[in-house]
Amino acid sequence: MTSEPGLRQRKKMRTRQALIEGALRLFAEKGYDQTTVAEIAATADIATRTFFSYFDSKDDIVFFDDRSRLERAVEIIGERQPGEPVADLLRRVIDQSVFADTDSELARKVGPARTRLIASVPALQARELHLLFDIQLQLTEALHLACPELDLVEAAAAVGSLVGAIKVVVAACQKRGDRPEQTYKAVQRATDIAIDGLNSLPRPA
Amino acid sequence: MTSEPGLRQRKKMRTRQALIEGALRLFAEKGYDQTTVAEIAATADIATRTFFSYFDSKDDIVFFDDRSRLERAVEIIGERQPGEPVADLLRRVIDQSVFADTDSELARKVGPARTRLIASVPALQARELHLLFDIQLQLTEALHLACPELDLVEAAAAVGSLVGAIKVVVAACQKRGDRPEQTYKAVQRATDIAIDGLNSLPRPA
DNA sequence: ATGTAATTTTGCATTCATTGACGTTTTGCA
DNA sequence: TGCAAAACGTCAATGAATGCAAAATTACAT
Repeated sequence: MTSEPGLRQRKKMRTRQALIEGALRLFAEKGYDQTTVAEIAATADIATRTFFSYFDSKDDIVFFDDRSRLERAVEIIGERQPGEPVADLLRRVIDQSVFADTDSELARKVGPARTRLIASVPALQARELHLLFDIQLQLTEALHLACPELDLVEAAAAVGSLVGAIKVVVAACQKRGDRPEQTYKAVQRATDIAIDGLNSLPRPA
Repeated sequence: MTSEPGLRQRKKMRTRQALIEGALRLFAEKGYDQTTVAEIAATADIATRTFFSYFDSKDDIVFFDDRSRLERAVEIIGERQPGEPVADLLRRVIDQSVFADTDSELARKVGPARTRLIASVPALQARELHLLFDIQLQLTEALHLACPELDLVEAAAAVGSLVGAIKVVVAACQKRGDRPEQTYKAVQRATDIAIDGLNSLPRPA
């Protein structure tokens, strides 16, 4: 069942790739809202209707590699060493799946541009948050499985608090105009705060 | 400047109210996707076009009281007693703004139905997450102002970790089919975990 | 009460994402 | 080679959202 891709699959793959590249190029050139699905389809020489058999919606194309990132994260959680503290495990998940360079060269190529794009288009922000939310639920399940000492609520709280802290911190940094360097440090700090708890924050003078 | 509302304002208020009630009734009766903006507008006797001068989009109408909830939260943060621990302050914010019954009887009336509705319509989930995200950024600013001992990153991490933990826990509970009672307890637990940190979780056997 | 300015409401046309139905072409495989 | 499934494309329709200019309503000063 898992032999070679076959001509059909390969062709599909190539078309998909072409759509992603074409779309991201157009978004960069003319902006997301100014780019129509018809134009994107044209870059891969397929009919507008056919676009929707490759992606469920126009915004989905921006998050083409989400699935693979999630899979890697779940994999890492699954490989947990018995006895490894949850905090350590999740730290690894964060930098090996969320912040690591992805598998595809494609993802690396579009990385920064995509980040800017998402930040500037409300519809994409909403889509991203929705996907991220779903991902968190799946991570919760994976964590619950990998850590029998955690009940479902504890696993959910762990994932939510860590991811939530990071996401809001990153947004705050972007809003303030931080450089990637600074933002990265802020993520480290956010991680520590989630792990050590709000009580670890500085006390009032 | 802040005298009586005036006929114009009152009328607008009433129309808005009618739109909200009509929309939620229709959503409950026929489902969100099966209800058109034209139908909603009809329940308040206004033209379809006019709907969009009351709400920016069809989904916005479901979150009509978001703004007031946020304002209350910011207010609570602003009234922080100097020296009050951040954790205590945020605990109050959670149960006095997020989980307290809202001002409007309307909000109370539609409460549970709305929750079910949002959970069942992806577009609404995405919108809610987006709004919540924006709210978190504003809470971050408010917290940063009210707590001079926290830098912006710390404030963001505090808000993100607490809200993130709660949101994911609530979703996990709903997915599992918990009763409101159980879910409420889970929220308490989530809050504690965010405050005490992931290290406070049970250690492996 | 009346006229004028400001605000709202509306009808109309348009763009565009998304979907369903259905016929046509390709590709995989016996 | 020839059939069945998978993909693709055409056509048509729905419905959200927006811009625009005319019509209606309200506020306010005289």
